Amino acid sequence: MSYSIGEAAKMVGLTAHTLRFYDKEGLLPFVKKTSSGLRAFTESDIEWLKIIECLKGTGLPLKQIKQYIDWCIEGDSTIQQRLNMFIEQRKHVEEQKAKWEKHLAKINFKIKYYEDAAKHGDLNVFDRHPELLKEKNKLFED
Amino acid sequence: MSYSIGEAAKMVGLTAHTLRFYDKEGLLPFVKKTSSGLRAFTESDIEWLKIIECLKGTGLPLKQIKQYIDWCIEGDSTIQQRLNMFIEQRKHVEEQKAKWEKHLAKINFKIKYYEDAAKHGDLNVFDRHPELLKEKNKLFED
DNA sequence: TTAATCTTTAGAGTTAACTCTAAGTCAAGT
DNA sequence: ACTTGACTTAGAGTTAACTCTAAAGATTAA
Repeated sequence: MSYSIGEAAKMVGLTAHTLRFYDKEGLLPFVKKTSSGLRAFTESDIEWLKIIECLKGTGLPLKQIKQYIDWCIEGDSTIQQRLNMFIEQRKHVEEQKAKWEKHLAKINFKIKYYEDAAKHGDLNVFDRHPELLKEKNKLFED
Repeated sequence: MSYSIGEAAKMVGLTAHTLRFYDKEGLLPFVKKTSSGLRAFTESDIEWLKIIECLKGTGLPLKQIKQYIDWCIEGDSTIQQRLNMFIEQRKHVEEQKAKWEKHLAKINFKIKYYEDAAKHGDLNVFDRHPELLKEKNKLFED
């Protein structure tokens, strides 16, 4: 059993246009075509798409995803490069997580600030709660 | 005391080009100029830049950041909109965090997989550790 | 069998966010 | 005063990742 490009697109949350674009960019060398020229996505192809989505979702550019796929095609001799790539990407994800945590703290502060402002209808929040000024400086100091 | 565009850029980790671009896009209406036309960034301006960086860093497009800045200029009547924006952005960050957590699990699986492959010099990982197949299917099932 | 709905290609167009260039002005050090 | 480096503007160019179009062929349901 296999899926048309539209079905595959729906399954991974992309458009058919995007899948064709990925194909053109060399990201889908594994996808075969029927005798009449239509792309036929297998279950295994869907898995490839999910890995692509995972890497893209963590910010890896399509060019580097293609590099990974080329390594996969090349075979056993590229195992170490692929391992290195995933280790680097894990590091990148950990760093991003830390950055998002800091941003979240700032956003939460702003919410607290504007909740008080909304309650009183004005922006004199630091007059009402002077201790928030210290908190703000701590959050935005770096 | 105030900072030149180059100093300000260094302080927030951007280039002077980027700050001028932001200015052109209307993101820095608060930055004043000296009598001879040079931008002079105050401490308060640096704080604005940090808020912009925070919002940009969590994926808010520059257009919406400008919208926020326009609301700030407009005054007390926009407090509720600003609060709503930060609440939405917090939701977005929480969602992203969850997504990254899932991606990280997949990346960690790949690392385990390629570590075994590297150790043995081939990709017959599931022959050596059949239980990993179940784990993989669980991670990539959705 | 015929209409509606896919899918195909090549290639053009779009969007966001920079990034750079040129030609000139300003500021700081010697 | 002079040189060096940073600053100014307007505007052009770049990059990544789509996004769409047109014209033609394939598939499906009635």
